[in-house]
Amino acid sequence: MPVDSSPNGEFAQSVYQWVGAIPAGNVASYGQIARLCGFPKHARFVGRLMSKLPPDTKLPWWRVLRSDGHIALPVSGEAEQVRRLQAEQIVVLAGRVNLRVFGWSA
DNA sequence: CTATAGGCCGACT
DNA sequence: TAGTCGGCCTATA
Repeated sequence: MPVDSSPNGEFAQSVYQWVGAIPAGNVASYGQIARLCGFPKHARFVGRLMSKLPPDTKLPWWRVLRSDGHIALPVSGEAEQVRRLQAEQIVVLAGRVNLRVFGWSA
């Protein structure tokens, strides 16, 4: 069953909600978000949604990383994401976050 | 740590 | 219609 990929589809809504629910000082992975939304196999779509977020979004997209804690963004946005993460006491070493410490468990 | 292998699915060409 | 491409994932070696 295809997923509703429309801008305001259920999936997207759900994603926004969960991402917005990540507490400051914690991080989650794309796959984790996808799972929470009930679509375990749409991790990529989550990432795609993030990449398309408007610059003025209120969503904490920077709290979403890859499953291994690595920054998923290409070098371009990496710096900024790291800045935002560190701004909330999250430790980022070598472009990577220790999920065992900062990982978010819903 | 790297490398492979397989899967997954919407978007874009 | 068919490839190819992602802010991906998990498992294994």
